[in-house]
This record gives sequence, C-alpha cells and structure tokens, in this order.
Amino acid sequence: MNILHLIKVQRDQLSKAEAKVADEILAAPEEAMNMATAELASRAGVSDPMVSRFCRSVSCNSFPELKVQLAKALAHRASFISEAVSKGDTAHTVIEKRINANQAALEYLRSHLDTQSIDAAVKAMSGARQIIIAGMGGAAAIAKDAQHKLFRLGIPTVAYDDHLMMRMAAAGASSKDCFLIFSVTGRTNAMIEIAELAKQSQVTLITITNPDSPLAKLADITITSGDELEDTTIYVPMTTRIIILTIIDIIATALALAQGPAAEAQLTKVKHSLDTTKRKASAERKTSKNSKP
Amino acid sequence: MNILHLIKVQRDQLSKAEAKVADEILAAPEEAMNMATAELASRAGVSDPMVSRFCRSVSCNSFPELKVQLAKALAHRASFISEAVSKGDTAHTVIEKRINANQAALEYLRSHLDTQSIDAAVKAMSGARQIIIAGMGGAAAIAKDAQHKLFRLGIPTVAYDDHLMMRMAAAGASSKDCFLIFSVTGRTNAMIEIAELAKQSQVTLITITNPDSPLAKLADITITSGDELEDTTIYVPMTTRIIILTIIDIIATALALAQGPAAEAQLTKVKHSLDTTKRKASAERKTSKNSKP
DNA sequence: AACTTAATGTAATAAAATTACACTAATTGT
DNA sequence: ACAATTAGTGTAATTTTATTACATTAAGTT
Repeated sequence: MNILHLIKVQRDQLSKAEAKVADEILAAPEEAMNMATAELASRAGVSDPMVSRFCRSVSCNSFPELKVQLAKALAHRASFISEAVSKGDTAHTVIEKRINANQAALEYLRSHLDTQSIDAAVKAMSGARQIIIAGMGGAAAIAKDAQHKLFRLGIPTVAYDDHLMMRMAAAGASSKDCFLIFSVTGRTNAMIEIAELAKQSQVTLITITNPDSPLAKLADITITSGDELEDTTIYVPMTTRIIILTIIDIIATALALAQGPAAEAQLTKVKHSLDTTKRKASAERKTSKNSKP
Repeated sequence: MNILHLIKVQRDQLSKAEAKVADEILAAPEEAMNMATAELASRAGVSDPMVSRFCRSVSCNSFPELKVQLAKALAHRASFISEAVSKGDTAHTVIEKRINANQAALEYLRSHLDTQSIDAAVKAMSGARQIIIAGMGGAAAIAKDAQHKLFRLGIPTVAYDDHLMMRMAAAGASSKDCFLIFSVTGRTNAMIEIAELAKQSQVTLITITNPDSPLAKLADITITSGDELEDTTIYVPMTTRIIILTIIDIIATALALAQGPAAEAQLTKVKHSLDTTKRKASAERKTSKNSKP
C-alpha cells in the first residue's frame, strides 16, 4: 500500500496534532514533499517535533524518508492523469496520451477489481463442463479473444457474436456449464434477453460489464468493467477494452494455475501443433535476401 | 526525461569528481537514495560538497531534491519488474502480477514504438479507399477489434480470419487500398503467403508484427509489436496482445484526428444508431425492483 | 479529587547540507 | 616554456534541518 493510502487509512487513529499533519500532507502532498519540517509544522499549526513523530506513526524512520515515500506515491498518481487528445497533437503526443490513458485504466482496475468475484468466477469456470461466451458489437472481439485463451487451456469453450446462435446456446445450456457475457454498457436489450434465457437454463451466469446495469443484476457473478471510466465523447473509447482484456488475462492465468499440470501439458500440446505452420528464422533469411535485390 | 536518464546523458560532460558521484548513483540508485551526502561522498571517493555541486549540475537545487527525483524515477522502474505467476498465488497476487505485467508492456511500448511508422501508417490509411485487415489464430480477435474501431470512424474496413477469404481479398486489392496484417510471431506461413499475394496487388501493406520476422520484411510499413517481451513459457502470453491493441488505439485516435470533423460526425451517427438497442437506466430500475422480490 | 498516562510543546542537541575560502591542477596566451 | 588565468576540488565554518530530552499540559481512571 502506498504512503498516501496509509496516511488516509491511519488518519483517524492518530492523535489530534498528528492528524493535523496528516491533513496538511493529504491536502497538498506535492507541496509537502518540498517543505522542511518547520514549515510543514507551522502550516499544520503544530510544533516541529510533531512532524517527526508523525513520520514514525506512519512507519517511516525519518522525515526525509517520508518525502521519498511521497515521491514514489505521487510518481504513480501523476501518470494517471491522462489528458484527452486534441486537434493539433502530433503522433508522438497521441502515443504518449493513449499509453497514459491505458496505464491509468489498469491502475483503476488494480484498485477496483474485486478479488472475490474473480475467485468465484475461476471456481465456477474451473469445474464447468463447457464455457459459452457471448459478446456483440465491440464486445464480439473480446469474446473471441477470451474463447481463444480458454480453449488453449483445454477447457471446451465456444464464443458467439450472432444473436440467434446465442439464443440457442443459452436455451440449450445446462447447470454444469458457465455462460460468460461481455458487454461494455450492460444495457443492450438483445444481450439482456440472452441473459434471461440463460438464467432459465440454470447455467452459471457470469457477466463482465458495468455493475450498475440491468445485465449485471441478472448474473450469478458479476465482474466490474469500469464503465464510469469511459469518456463517451468523440474520441475512441478504449480504456474499457483494455480493462476487460486484462480481466480475461487474469481469469485465464488463475484458471491455468487452478488446473495445474494438466493445463501446462495442454498449452504445450497446442503450441507444438502450430510448429509446422511457422517459417524458420534461418531458412527465411536466405530466401528474402535472394529474392529482394 | 527522468533524473536517471539525465544523469546518464550528462555523465560525460561532468568534471572528474562529479562523474564519480554520477557513477556511484547510477550503480546503486536505490541505495544512494537512502544515503547522506557524507556517505555518498565517501563511497564515491570525493568530498562532501562535491555531492551538493553534483546536484546543481544535474539541475536539482539540493541533495534532498535529488533524492525525491530518484524516488520518482525508481517508482516507475520498479513497476516494470513484473514477476511470473507461480503455483501458490492467491487471486489477489495474480491480479497484481498481471496488471503489473500489462503496465510494463505499455511502458515498453512507450519507449519502443516508432513515431515515424505510426505517422506513415496513419497517412496511408487516411487516404485509403478501403482497409482490409487480416489476422489468424490469436490475432483474429485483434483484427476484428481493429475492424470495429476503424469502421466506426467511417472508413470502409473489413476483417478476415479465413485464409481463403484473405487470399481473395489480397488478390483483389488495388493500389488505393491498405492491407493490414496482424501477426504475433510474423512467421505463420499462411500469413506470409497472403502478404506476398497482397504485394503483387500493389496494395499498401502494413504489418503489425515482430520486426525481425519474414512477414515484416515484406511490408511497406511495419509497426513493431514486442515479440521479445513474450515469455513463451507456459503461462498465458498476453502482453503482446495489450501492445497490439494499444497500437490500434493509437492509430485509430490519430486517424480520427486526421479526419477531423468528418470522423466526429460519423462517430456520433454510429453511436446514435445504437440508442434504440439500449435499455434506459430509469425504466430498468423499476422493472428489476418489481420483478426481483 | 488525586493520580496516572498520554499528548504536546520548548529548548537543546545532533545530524546534514551548503557556503566560504583556500589550494591545486589544468589551460591559454605571450 | 613560463606566467597568468580559470576551472576544479578539498577543508573548515556556517547554516539549515531534524531529532532527542525534558517539561508541561490535557485527558482519562480509580
């Protein structure tokens, strides 16, 4: 946990004077970092030694050490501030801004992803006879990606982007199966309909979607994809995509761990099956050098 | 530029004694951060004031300020060290590790993505009559995602994951088109074959792939996806996926900017077209409250 | 209400960093 | 080649900064 979090959490267990110091730091951490004890003390309205004592209370050995911790915490925070691209931006600026935005999205995920729902999903999927994945529109690519990942782990998995196929799959699913729905908004009527059908089949319904949506309410397990993050303004709403993809990554990794050696063997087998489709590095170099000039 | 970079760059323009200090810091920045001037000075074999002078030379006002700068620089560096998951990991640990790995991948992209090739790709795509996207296996989902993004910008775009369709598309493409190939390894024979066909059609061939691969050599424009990052060991090789997705994001964003108001209008139109497929938040809340208990 | 404990401030001390100054090495012009 | 100037470095003094020791006050307890 970073120092700012720590200070925030411990804030109420500190003594009055220490709390004043805490408040002063939390109010303006960036500035606090560049102050001497004396200045911070006077701003907080306490004596100099209180600052030293405060440092100890938040498990730093000295005030300089606290400054270092603050610097670390703020270094992370700074990169979360991702600005929107604007007209005059060069390619380089766009690159920086989009990478910042995506990193910020991951940082958001770090603090908002619920461990328990991941655990529950992994458990359900781990014991499932088959996994059926559904995603439409922007989520269709995500569904396909998830299918690819899970299938490689040796878990029978299908992905649909066709509404009629989804209906059939949802109606035909059994309680031994897992039904996974990806939806960015959680408000697409067609998708909600599928969820309702799936529920009637007693299948374990897992949704990766906006938690405040009607779709989420139907699910046995809901994993939050940060719909709040999405700036629905003009420029490409992408961050949710990264978040969902990382959620898949996490689930697949956890599943592989849960399956143990079986998954490893399966991955190796699948990987080797591709060997003959690949061109060797050495053979190619000759070819390309001869054919080009 | 972060302080470690700065020190490295300025290293050779410093005086002898200052260079010693620089070397000492570069050798063990983490430790240097927790030393007093006196200790750092003695380790570097110089006098105390040299440390202060060194700080000035690298544009810090004081040694404590340098420490803060170091802390910031190291905070970033630390998060790039992403460990592999291992057997006993809890869900929480897996989450942290995978998020770290993905953030690290983005950081890698930040320093390795070539601005010029992005510029070239955007320019080519911006003037293209249509964009044809091809991706197989793991890249099929990526291709689909890219199609979805570009199509929303009002650019005629198709994506194929079927080899035969790709052949036809590649053979039928014209010099006014862009042919986009996604491939993680750049060594899939089937994909190389498509690239060769596309070349014969005089189409502008853009590949997003491993730059050292045979596929990359065929392309007019190659954008590097970090194949080197991929740990091809057992657990889910995912980082490349995030990288490629972010590259698409960057290109799409830059394209939207390049197209200007036209793209904005198009995005708004496409967005509104989805309105009637969505369930309203207010209407839903009533429904779910009434139907549940 | 007296006593005990915790919390805070004042003053003193210790630690750390920087400045001032002196000396040395290097460079340049005659 | 040698003086003269300049840049570089170390020593010692000073200043700034942080911490400790101790006294005082406030809060809580029997």
